[in-house]
Amino acid sequence: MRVAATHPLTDSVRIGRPEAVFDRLDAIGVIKHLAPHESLVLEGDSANRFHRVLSGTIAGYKATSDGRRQIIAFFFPGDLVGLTVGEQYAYGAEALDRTSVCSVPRTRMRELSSHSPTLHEDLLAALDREIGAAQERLLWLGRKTARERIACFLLECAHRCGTPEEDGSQTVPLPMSQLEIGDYLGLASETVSRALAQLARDGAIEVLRPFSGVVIRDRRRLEAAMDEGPEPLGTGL
Amino acid sequence: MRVAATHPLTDSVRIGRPEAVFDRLDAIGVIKHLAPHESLVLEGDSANRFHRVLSGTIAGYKATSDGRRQIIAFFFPGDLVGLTVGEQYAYGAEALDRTSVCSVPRTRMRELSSHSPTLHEDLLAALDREIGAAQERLLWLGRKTARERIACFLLECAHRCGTPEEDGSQTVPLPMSQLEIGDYLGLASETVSRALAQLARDGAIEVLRPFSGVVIRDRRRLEAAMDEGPEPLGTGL
DNA sequence: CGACTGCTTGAGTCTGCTCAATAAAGGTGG
DNA sequence: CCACCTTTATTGAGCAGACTCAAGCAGTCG
Repeated sequence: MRVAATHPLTDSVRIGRPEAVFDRLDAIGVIKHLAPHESLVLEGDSANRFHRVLSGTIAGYKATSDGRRQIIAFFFPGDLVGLTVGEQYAYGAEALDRTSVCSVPRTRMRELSSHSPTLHEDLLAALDREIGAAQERLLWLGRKTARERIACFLLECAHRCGTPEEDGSQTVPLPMSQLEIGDYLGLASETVSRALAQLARDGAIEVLRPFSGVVIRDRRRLEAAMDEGPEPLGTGL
Repeated sequence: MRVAATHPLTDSVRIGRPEAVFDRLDAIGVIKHLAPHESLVLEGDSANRFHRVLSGTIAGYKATSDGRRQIIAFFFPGDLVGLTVGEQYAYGAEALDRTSVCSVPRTRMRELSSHSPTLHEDLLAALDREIGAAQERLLWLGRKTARERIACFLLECAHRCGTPEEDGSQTVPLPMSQLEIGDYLGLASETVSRALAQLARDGAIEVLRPFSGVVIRDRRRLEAAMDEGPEPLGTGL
């Protein structure tokens, strides 16, 4: 089914993602609807299909044997979930809210891309961006403080899903819970709550109540918080 | 000075890496020799060439403005450094020891791969493995303790560069310093030292003196340490 | 042989985690 | 529409894993 130029799909164009070509895929896949926390694929399943998000949000995650969880990526409308060359999914994926995806057989994709150089190029570009995103986040998780991670995260979300800026403020909807943000950033949910509160106290953001996103009030200050390092440990004295 | 393996390039075959085909690239590139800590490319440089490691070791890294550093990947003989579709390198790369690489222009690669489906496939596979490795490491950095990270790291190195096993022991040469291991795992070098000492005390490994690698003495125990979670906090009482 | 770099080990501190209690929302069914 | 239950967020107190700082000790190289 060709989904018309409603909101979500045009995002990939609006943001300037290279893979607008993927819109074609919507025609050859089947639509699936997912309830909140319903799982789409499991880590280790044989990777027969991949999915393009039409609306809602998907989280890709890995877990340790004792239940600790690390969210690898959030997928928003237009994103491809489960791209892989390997035989198995490298991570599980589940919906965060009511979500619909377009499910495409891998064989079909292979076929298509071998006939279309542009599709092939865009596929490479999508993989490349997935690498870049993961590697960027290695820096966050390995070397940044909780406050810095939150600041980076908010600006990333603003870039991907934020509303246009108005008089210096930008609204950033966050469809995931603070626990999930924690699982994305390698933090406890309490730490996420505290860091958000601190950034709000500093005037960088405003947290929407009930929690559903933030408004960036002072982008300059938020950007400064991305990279400020550990506590200056007393400015004077 | 740390010495490279005798026939490094056959490693890619021995380990069963899919990209043995890349061996061809060696014919069309120029050889570069690098001294320890000499840099190969800088983050942000325009990505005109990529490099295949012939001997030695390369570290790919990102850094924050205030000097904290995160090593994104170690590249051993046979690995490709600086694969990207983008215009700029996503990370800097420098040699850890005396290293030689084969430097290939990206345009040349593009050309070749458009004529050779197998090369193209292998390129995709290489990108896929780079994604997989980065995502696996997100779990390490986000959710694992220092001890677990070290255990995971040692087993990864054993898999990629270890000598064959002999009567239950496997020697794993480590061409990087403990500071660099720390920068790879998001730890301070002191923490690396302590975690290695602890694993040695537990009988899982033996640390080679002067530091140049480890011998895995009890693989079972080391594997257990990959996933044991935070301290059991008193087994009894 | 001396200077340097890298590793080890100890002491003290701090960031972020755990545990816990409270509050606020959302969903459900009567 | 309201009581009830569940889930999620907030906030505090205490703890601990990992960091920082610092001293001491090899090895290595010039």
